[in-house]
Amino acid sequence: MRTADDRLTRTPRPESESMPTKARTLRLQHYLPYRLSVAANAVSRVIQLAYEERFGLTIPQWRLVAVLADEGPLTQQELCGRTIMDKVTVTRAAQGLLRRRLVKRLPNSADGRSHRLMLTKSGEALHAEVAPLALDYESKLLAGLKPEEIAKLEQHLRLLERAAAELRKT
Amino acid sequence: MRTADDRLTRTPRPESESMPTKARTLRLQHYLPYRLSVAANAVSRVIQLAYEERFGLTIPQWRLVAVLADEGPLTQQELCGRTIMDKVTVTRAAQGLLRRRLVKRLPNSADGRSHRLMLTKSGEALHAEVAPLALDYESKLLAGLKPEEIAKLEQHLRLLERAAAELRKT
DNA sequence: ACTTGATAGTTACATCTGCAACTGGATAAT
DNA sequence: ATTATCCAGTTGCAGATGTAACTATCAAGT
Repeated sequence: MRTADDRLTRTPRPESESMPTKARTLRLQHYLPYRLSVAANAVSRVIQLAYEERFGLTIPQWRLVAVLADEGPLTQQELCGRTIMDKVTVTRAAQGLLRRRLVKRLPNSADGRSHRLMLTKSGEALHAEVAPLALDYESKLLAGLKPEEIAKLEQHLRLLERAAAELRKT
Repeated sequence: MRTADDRLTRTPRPESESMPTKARTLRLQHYLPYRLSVAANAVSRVIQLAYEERFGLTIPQWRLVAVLADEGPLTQQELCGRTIMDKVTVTRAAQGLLRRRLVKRLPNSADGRSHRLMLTKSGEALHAEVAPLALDYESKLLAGLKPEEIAKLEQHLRLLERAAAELRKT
């Protein structure tokens, strides 16, 4: 902690939030990866609690349900691509959904290694229940933003994602 | 759900990205909590790999170092507040840093239950090495954004964080 | 046909994270 | 002073997640 005594001797911090990024000193509160992580964590937690207690769904499970409802039967491989989740995560989420008979497997005649996952009736029913709640959460989270700000935010998040993917190759 | 065969009969989706949130059908690709989580994950992963392999630091450890460098000695309790991490996470991160002698404990005469953590010389040296790298990562991530867009983004992330905290109470 | 290398999905293991219980010291009220 | 309650930090336990190894199938080249 900046103790009571050294507050006056500590070097001043001339930079403001709007200064160019380079040459800034590092302060966690304004460090983008930190802010991003904190915001994402807070949002995920809320949603996780809601899905978990009301529907017994984990977030990976919910993602599979959402994508399958939107796009129809897909292989796990395809689900990996759609949800940016590891194949292991997809396997486990799928197993949970299979146990609860929310999805079923369609044998894939084209490739004996894989199968396509498809929502069952009760899976569709669950989705019909969860989706409005999910949209409601989203609109509450975004309540303070104008539509064009929301669009910008989504765009910027995608940009960060791509930039991170680029950096990773380095 | 759409099967392979009914792709053509499926009802069209008139909504665009910029439509108001309400009345949208749910599509994961445009669902904000999803986009936020994916972006944050991608960014965290890159940074985690960098810190881990070059400095042997976990992200919680790095956060403590950053805050202590910025603010001086703090109790773990105070560090929890600054980093929005669980006290357990702080304890474990602090233990790692203590083992490596990157921080030391100052007994807290005011309260025998707690102590203040302070960077050692080598902790400061490490910080001096990591901080420029961290800022460099940040500016690469934000390369496509104008300063005012960056400021907006930070502001919107904070808004989401607050909204999530509000929702959680509900 | 057979070998080689790639790929879909699963399993095993090691790690991380968070909650909840616990310990020891602080604080307040009698 | 004594008791009760609260709080900082630690530890233990359970659930989630990622990496790597493994199995079964596919595809290509010989």
